[in-house]
Amino acid sequence: MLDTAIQRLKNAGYKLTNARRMVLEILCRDDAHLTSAEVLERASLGKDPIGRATVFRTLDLLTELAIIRPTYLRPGTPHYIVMPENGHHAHIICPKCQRVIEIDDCEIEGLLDELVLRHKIKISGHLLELYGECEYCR
Amino acid sequence: MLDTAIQRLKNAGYKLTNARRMVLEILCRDDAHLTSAEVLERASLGKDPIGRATVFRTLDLLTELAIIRPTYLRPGTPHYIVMPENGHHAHIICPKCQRVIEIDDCEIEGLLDELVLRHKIKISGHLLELYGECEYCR
DNA sequence: ATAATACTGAGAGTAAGTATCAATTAGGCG
DNA sequence: CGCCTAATTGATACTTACTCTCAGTATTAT
Repeated sequence: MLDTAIQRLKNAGYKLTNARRMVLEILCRDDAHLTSAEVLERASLGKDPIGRATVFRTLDLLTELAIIRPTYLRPGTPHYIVMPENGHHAHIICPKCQRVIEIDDCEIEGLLDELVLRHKIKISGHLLELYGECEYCR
Repeated sequence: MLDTAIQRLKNAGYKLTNARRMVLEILCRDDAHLTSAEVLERASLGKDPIGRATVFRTLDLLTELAIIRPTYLRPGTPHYIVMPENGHHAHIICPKCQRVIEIDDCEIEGLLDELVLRHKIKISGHLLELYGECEYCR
């Protein structure tokens, strides 16, 4: 996952700097949904901590490259997820408590009925965000 | 759309106040993706403007009730979309320029191949967010 | 190894979101 | 209809999130 992300960054023509590697490592580490503040906190721990502005810049760059994706879990600040190489990520968010349930074996087709049974959850809605460079950007 | 949203608010046991109606009207008006700042701005125009804190509170409440859904179209602050009664909303976000293309006739199954043709876009990924009250919240 | 240039860090500045609490209002009920 | 009560609001101050700038530094190509 990390290696792939680094490769995608390089392929897009960006330099692999210490700061960028560190942010990617942090985000890939536990496959968690971290906020910018949490990334910042972890990036300040070791030796060679990285600056505040750089963390935000890096998160924006990685988002633009679709390597990570911000998602809304609670008011305030976005949480970032690392998108795998195939670009698929699916999870259920409880709108009440913001719990996130990861769905590892996402098959878009015929998904919903099965989810109801597997996760004991009545699906009340979904947001399918599709990513792709639009006709004006290419 | 507006009437449905108001009904859902009431059904959940909340009062229909002037402020809540105004926020809903603003969000439903052009079916746009507005930020909190944009809602705030429009809510300050007419007579009987509503306060800053109330706008944020109302957006949070409507989110919790899954009547609206925040999504990150660009860095900074989320944009809010009104979720229709059936809870389905689909759009394509260009990660580069943040353009949003609405998909009105969303059919989850067999969707992706068709989209490539229709929107002249190579889909590089998607995020399927499913909403539903989880087993711990019910 | 060097050069060109992309990138970073520090710190100050701006904007976004939250907390508090007294004043107000929606809606049930007689 | 108009009172009553609890839910909701607005003003203000405050906290936290994010951005800007620019001199200095690190990365990559050669």
